[in-house]
Amino acid sequence: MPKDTKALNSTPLSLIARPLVTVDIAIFTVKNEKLQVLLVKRPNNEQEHFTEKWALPGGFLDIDIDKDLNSCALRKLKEKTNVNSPYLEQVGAWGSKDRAPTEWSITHVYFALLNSDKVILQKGGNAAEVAWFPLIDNQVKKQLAFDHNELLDLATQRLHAKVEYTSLPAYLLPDEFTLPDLQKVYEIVLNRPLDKSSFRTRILSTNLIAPIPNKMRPATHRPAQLYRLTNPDTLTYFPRSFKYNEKALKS
Amino acid sequence: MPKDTKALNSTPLSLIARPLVTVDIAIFTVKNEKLQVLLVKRPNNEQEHFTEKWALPGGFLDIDIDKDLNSCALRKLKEKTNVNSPYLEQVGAWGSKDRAPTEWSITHVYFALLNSDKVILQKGGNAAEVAWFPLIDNQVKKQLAFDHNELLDLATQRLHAKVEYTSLPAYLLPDEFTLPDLQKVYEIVLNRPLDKSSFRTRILSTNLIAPIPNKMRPATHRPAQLYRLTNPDTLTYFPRSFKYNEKALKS
DNA sequence: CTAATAGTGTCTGTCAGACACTATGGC
DNA sequence: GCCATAGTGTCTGACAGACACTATTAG
Repeated sequence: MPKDTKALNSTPLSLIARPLVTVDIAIFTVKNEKLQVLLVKRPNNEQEHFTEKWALPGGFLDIDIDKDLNSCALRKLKEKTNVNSPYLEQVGAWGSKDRAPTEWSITHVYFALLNSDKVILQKGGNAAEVAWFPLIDNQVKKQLAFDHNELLDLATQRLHAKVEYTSLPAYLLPDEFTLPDLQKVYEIVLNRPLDKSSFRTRILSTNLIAPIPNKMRPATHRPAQLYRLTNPDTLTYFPRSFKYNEKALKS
Repeated sequence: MPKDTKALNSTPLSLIARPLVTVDIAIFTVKNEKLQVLLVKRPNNEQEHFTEKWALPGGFLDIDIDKDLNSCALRKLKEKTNVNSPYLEQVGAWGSKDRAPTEWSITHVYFALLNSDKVILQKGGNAAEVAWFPLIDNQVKKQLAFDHNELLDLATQRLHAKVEYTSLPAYLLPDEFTLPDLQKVYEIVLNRPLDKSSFRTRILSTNLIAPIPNKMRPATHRPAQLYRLTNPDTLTYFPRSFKYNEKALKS
C-alpha cells in the first residue's frame, strides 16, 4: 500500500510524522542610496545551532497565533521593524530532509519592501541584534545561518525580475514622492541608470501614481511635483510581449 | 516572551505543534486540442471528508520517503501518470487554520506540464478514478474537494502568465514537433490565435529549438521541418521591457 | 544673471503584427 | 493543373532610448 494513503485509511492524522514549519523574510529597503536587507543576529546559546550567526528574520509557525502563513510573516516582520503594512509577497517554499541540522523542515520564504523611515528596529524575541546590510552584487557579504544565503538569493532574484516590469520600487518610498525619487529607487534596485524621458512616459502611461494638486517639493532649483500611489494595495504590471491582439481574435 | 522564541529557549522541537503538510499538483496537458487537467476522485469512505469529490492529485508529505518537496510532488505525479520527468514548477504554499476541515494545514501547490501520449493513467493508492478534465474559461466546471478550485485557479493563472514570455508550451508536445505544432499549443493555452510570421521569428530568434537535419513530417501538402528542444531542461525566457541599455551604463 | 534640477520635444532604430506572397508536397 | 499547409518578405505603426531643449526655482 502506498505510504501516502495512510491518512485516507483512517490512520489518525496525529500519527503522521510532520516536518518543522518555519517562515523567513527578506525585508528590503533603500537606505543611503543602497538596497539593504534586514538581518538578525542569533543569540549566544550553547544549545542552539548557528549561534551568533546573522540570519533572515523568521522562525516557527505558531498555529495558535497565526491564522495563515501571511499573518505569520507579518507578525515576524512587525516584531523586528514595528511596521504593519509593507508590501509582502511569498517567494516559495523550500523543504528537505537535510536543509536544517536536525530535522525534515520546510521554510516559507517571503520578501517585503518598505520605506526605512517607517522602521523602528527592535531586537526583542530571539534576536541579539538587528541591522540593515547592503546588497553588493546582489548578495550580502556575510555567511548566514542555515541555508539563508540561498534563501536570500532567491528573494533577491525574484525582486530583480519583478522590478523590470512592475511598480514594486514604489513601495520603497514614503507616501509622497516625486518622479525623480521614483526613478532613483528603480536605478538603485536595478543597479543601472534609466533614461528620464522614457521612464516618465512609462510610469505616467499607467495610472500607478497621481499628482497631489498644487503640492511640489521645494528646492534650490525647479521644484518637483509630488505624487502618491493611486492604489497602494495593487501592484502595477507594465505591458510585455506576445501583445494582445484584438484584430486577430476576431478572425 | 514572544511565542516564537520557544524553540530558541530549548523547548524541545518535538513539543511545537505542527500543521499538516501536503502537496497538490495541477497536471496539465493538451488533448483533443484542449488544455486539460488531471483530477482524481476521492474514495467512498465514510470517515473521509469530501468523499467521492474530484480533487487535484496530491496528499501528505512523507518525511520517511521524500527527500524534499519536489521529490514529493514527483512521487505523486508518477503514481497517477507513470511519468518520470515532466516540467514541474512550484506555484506556492497556501496554509491557514481553516482551509481544511479539521486542522491547521499547509499545501504546496505545483503545476506540471506533460505530453499526454506519455501518460498511463493509474488509479492506485487513494484514487477511485483518475481522468482528464478540460479547462473552460480557465476553470474546470466542477466543484472540487477542499479549496482545490482556488488552488487550480492559482496554478492556471501562473501557467497563463508565464506562457506569454516563456517556452513552457513546448513541454506539452512530444519530443519531435514542427513549428506549426508549437504555435498550435501556444494558441490553445493562450486561447487566442497568433500571427505565424511573428511567432516563427520570435521562436527562431532564440536557440530554444533546433531542426532535426533532413527530417520532415510528411503530409498531403508541403511537409514541415521537425524540431526538438535544444536544451530540454532549461526554460527559455523571451525578452521583455526596461531593456538593458549598454550605452547608458557607461555614462 | 548662473546653477541645478524638473520636465518636454524630437528623432531614429527596432520590432511585432498584418498580410500578401512564394514553396512544396499529394493528388 | 488544384488544394492545403509550410514558410518568407514587406510594410507600417508603436514605442523605447538618445539626447537636446525648455521651465522654474534660489540666490
